[in-house]
Amino acid sequence: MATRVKLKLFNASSPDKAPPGATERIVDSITSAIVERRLMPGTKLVEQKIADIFKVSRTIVRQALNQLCRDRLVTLEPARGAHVAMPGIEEARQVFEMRNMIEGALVCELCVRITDGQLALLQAHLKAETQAVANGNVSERTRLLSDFHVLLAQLLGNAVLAEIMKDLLSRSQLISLMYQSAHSAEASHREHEQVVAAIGKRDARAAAKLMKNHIDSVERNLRTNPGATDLDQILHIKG
Amino acid sequence: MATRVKLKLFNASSPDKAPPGATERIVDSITSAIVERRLMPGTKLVEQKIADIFKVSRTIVRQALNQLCRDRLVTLEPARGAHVAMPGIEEARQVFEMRNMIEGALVCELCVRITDGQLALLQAHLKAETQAVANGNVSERTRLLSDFHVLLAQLLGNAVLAEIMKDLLSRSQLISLMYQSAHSAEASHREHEQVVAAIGKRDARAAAKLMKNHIDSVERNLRTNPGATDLDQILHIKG
DNA sequence: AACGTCTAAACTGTATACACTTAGTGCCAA
DNA sequence: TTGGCACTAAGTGTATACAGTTTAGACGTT
Repeated sequence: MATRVKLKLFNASSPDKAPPGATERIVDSITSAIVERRLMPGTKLVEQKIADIFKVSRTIVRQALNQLCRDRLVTLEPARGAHVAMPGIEEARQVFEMRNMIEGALVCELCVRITDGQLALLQAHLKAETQAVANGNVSERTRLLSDFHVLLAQLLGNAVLAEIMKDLLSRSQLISLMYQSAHSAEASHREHEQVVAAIGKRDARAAAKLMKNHIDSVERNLRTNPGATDLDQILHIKG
Repeated sequence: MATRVKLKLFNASSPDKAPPGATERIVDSITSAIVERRLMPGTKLVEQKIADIFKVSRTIVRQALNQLCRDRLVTLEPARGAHVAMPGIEEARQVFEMRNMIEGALVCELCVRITDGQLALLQAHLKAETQAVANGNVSERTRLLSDFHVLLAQLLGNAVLAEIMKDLLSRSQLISLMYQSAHSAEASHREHEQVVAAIGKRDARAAAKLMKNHIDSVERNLRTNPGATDLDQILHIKG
């Protein structure tokens, strides 16, 4: 009888996390690429190419693309493949309306429940934002401005909320880059500071209003002129 | 040269919907089964069995199970397979907190924007609820009481919101049946009527308060101890 | 009889094969 | 030249094969 050797299919890089992580690794990579504008809206995502890059089979890639489709970062047309999503204006409006509803309620709750330690976390984040804005570090700046909202959600200790926010935020970033946000990072940062100040004073009414103004101003600065620049980019990509 | 015959792999049952629908059909079937308590929490879902039932390959079933996992109706443990989810008490709390935040804001918005026609839709729904409660039609009643909240979301015309609500509602139903809700259908129905009445008067403050009370009372009436009856049922199904 | 070990069956995870669809290219006809 | 048709290359959709893991039961030991 042959001696049996344990071959260990799953790689051993990490003791308890790596095994099923191949799919998630791809999801994260593509998500980052989209959010960081390395993959432009409309770009076709060919399964075999991704499979080659990550050294896995198409099976895994398809799982990843399905997840991204559910996140609305990728559209999946039957027999025509996967493309980086191109959210329409109506969808953009709905995402921001949703954010208004959720984040309004969120800051109200926070005003009631936030601890001093958590406030310090927010202050620290604002400080990092200040740094990034001053340094002109664009990608870091963008990430921090987005993470601010996720951080607020996390402070409530509600994983369900945090996940929904993460979702809405990545969609917001995709929207912002499709419709060339004209909203300056400085303005966003200042508005964040105002929101935190209101939360610090436990002034729910003010915090909610400031947050609503913030989200509205981001949205208002989106599609003031959807015309030329976007079209250029789209044609440039397709050609 | 051989004449080429179109073999038509995709079944022809429906002109424009069936092709990619195999996966979704399975997702819907299992979702219904869970929500309608035919599949109890903890039940193992074996891929090959489901594949046989639906006459498809495991590939399709796995796609479906992945989607259900993202909906949190199913848990997917590496190498141990899929099981109907058993949301813990903490998760239940978070889902209801989330619903409070969203539905509170939702009814406020509705008070501002609802049209008379839409109000009529709500009235019609309430009438259907009354019927089902009177008739003691349990599964219909449960469905309608849940659909009420989805309907509210749909009235805002925001697909993003509607989808999130659908998600939270199916999770709520799973939670309700895990923790044997003691909240009577009659009470839920009455509370729905009160909410609609407040919305009809465009009284945002009252509507929000009533909705919060409604959701809180549903949550309060959950049994923190899942207990005997469920176990009986699970054993009965498995054996 | 209780416990641990060994073995076989059942099941999951990934890769690959194959059928079908779409898209692009060249060729022919008008 | 242009419009359309055949053909081919590329890509997606599903099924199946195979490798590895978990699980349950048989068997022998204490």
